[in-house]
Amino acid sequence: MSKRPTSRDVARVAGVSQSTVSIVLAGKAEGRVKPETRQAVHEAARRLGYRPNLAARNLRLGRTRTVLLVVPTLTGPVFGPIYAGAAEVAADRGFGLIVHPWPDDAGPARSQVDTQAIEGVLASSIVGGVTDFGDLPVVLMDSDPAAPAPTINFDVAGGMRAIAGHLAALGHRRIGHVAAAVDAWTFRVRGEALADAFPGSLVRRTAAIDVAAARQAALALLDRPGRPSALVCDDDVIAAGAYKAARALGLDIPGDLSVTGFDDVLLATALEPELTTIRLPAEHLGAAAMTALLELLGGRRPPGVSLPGELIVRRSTAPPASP
Amino acid sequence: MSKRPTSRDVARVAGVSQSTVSIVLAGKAEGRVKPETRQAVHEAARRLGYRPNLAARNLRLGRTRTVLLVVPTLTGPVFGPIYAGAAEVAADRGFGLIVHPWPDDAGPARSQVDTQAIEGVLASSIVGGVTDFGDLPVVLMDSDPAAPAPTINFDVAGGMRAIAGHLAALGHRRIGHVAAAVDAWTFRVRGEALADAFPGSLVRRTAAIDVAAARQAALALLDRPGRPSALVCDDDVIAAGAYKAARALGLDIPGDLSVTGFDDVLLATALEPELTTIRLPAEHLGAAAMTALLELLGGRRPPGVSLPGELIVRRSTAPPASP
DNA sequence: CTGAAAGCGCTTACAG
DNA sequence: CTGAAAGCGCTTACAG
Repeated sequence: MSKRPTSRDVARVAGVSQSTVSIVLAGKAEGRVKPETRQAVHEAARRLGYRPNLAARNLRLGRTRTVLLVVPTLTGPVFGPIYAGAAEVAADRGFGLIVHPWPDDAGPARSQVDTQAIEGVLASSIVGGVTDFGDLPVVLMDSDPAAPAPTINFDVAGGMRAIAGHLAALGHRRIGHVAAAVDAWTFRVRGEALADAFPGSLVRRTAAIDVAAARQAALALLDRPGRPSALVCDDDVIAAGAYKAARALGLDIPGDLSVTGFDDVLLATALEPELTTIRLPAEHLGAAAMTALLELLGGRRPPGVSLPGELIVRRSTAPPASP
Repeated sequence: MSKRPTSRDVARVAGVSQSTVSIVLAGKAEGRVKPETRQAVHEAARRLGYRPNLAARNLRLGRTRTVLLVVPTLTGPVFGPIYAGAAEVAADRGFGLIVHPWPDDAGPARSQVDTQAIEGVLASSIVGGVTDFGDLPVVLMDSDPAAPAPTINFDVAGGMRAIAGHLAALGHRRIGHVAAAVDAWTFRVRGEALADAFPGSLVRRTAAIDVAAARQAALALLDRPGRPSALVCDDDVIAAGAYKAARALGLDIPGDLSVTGFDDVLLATALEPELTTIRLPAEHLGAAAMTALLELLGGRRPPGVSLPGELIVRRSTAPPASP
């Protein structure tokens, strides 16, 4: 429980001045401090278990090498991998990463985060349109590329086209779209890509991302004459609701109805039958976004990125019963 | 993009000394600074949009008023609410809360967190036995109360007894337990409570917390003569695996087999039929744990806490077919 | 009731 | 090649 050692303590033990310690430990000794002195400093630092005081360094430098990851909710299954990817890149470059769960129901006003302690922000704008982080550099994930900030995106349009292609190849013509009732770029794009793939023949219903709401919406689509032979859902949770609607109507999946999801979260394989869906490279997205943010911090202007997903065909899709 | 205002700027505008600004803004002016001076200081600070530099304060004070929440994985559905509860209490007391997702597969060695920037730790020891955070004050959640640190727990034994009582009341006598193959207090307690409730008549199988593994374990329990009439699962994900096993064997839930879960996560209502399970007060747990940690930081020794869960009866349980 | 001063631990010109 | 000094912005005794 003794006092933390400071650079002054290291200096005393190494028999040099405090400034020499600082220079050596910062790796700026090349050609300025002779090798044996460097040696002695490193040796002393190691022996004392010295670690520089961050508050002092930050005060002196006026920067913190810390970046903020804003996530809409801690429990979104995609955010674990996004964090992991971002954290690894950050660590490699000597940056800290602070996670800031942004309550879905609260504005930025409630934010506890002190912007002064942060140098940049990684945000997933699924939160809504809010992208106001003062004048901090920002990189947006899964957001409208038209935004002023660089965007690192999943290729959701491509994913949706893959689903549409899969369904079309199976012979489906009457498609129902259970869309997420969330005002976000990612869902707008899904809707547009699907509509483009089935021009004129698409029926749509929106629902909150919630099993019960999705069930209702799917029911509305299904419980009428000329019902769709396939339901394309904006995400896996919504697909779970579609399953419930099918069961309520006595429709077999995939015999009477094909269903697709989006995201490939745990649910996709917990459902019965397992769900055909799009797997998103979330960890890769996090890493790419952090790389872009560090570029931005370095004064460069990183290009936008779009990462392809992968169609995972499982047992929830099959040719329509009566074509 | 002009320079951040400092307390010196505020002093100049208010026409007082920098130390007076500091005293007033720290709320320590009572009886030391006359009201109109205080007024002027607050006024000036507001006008300039002054906010104290945290690095300077931390350096001066040698403390950070920041606490760490260690969670095993960001995607565990319980951690969102735990964070929310803890963050609110922390904010009320002027503390920051940093989330540190602790990769399941990495030791503390990989930890990026600089312990010096942190005053205390809130940990959910589901991670494993690891509770070494240097000599930082720690409060453990959902962990063995025999640990040296204060523990804030769900009453998992009580929850399991509620499930056992529910099943016994329905008439079940042959119970199968699909246990989590995780070495953690919370699961040991679940197993013991269940065994106590059905002495001698319990069959058990362990599985990773994973749908496919749980399916295998449930299959082993079910696919033999004298099979259990009810499967008690250590958590909702495992229950999803049990559903799959039942379906594979052509067993109807709850007609031929009752199934119960634990946690009441999204899955519980996504499954068909919806799952009887135990709802845990996760947000309350987070708040109680943070309160305890702040007590500990204040030099007091907070008592352990055990929070009751709630039995949520849904359609996955019914009387056994042939008693 | 208010101000001048010291000092937290660091980094970085600047002297020598 | 190395050291003495300034200063980042605060808080807190201490003087007056």
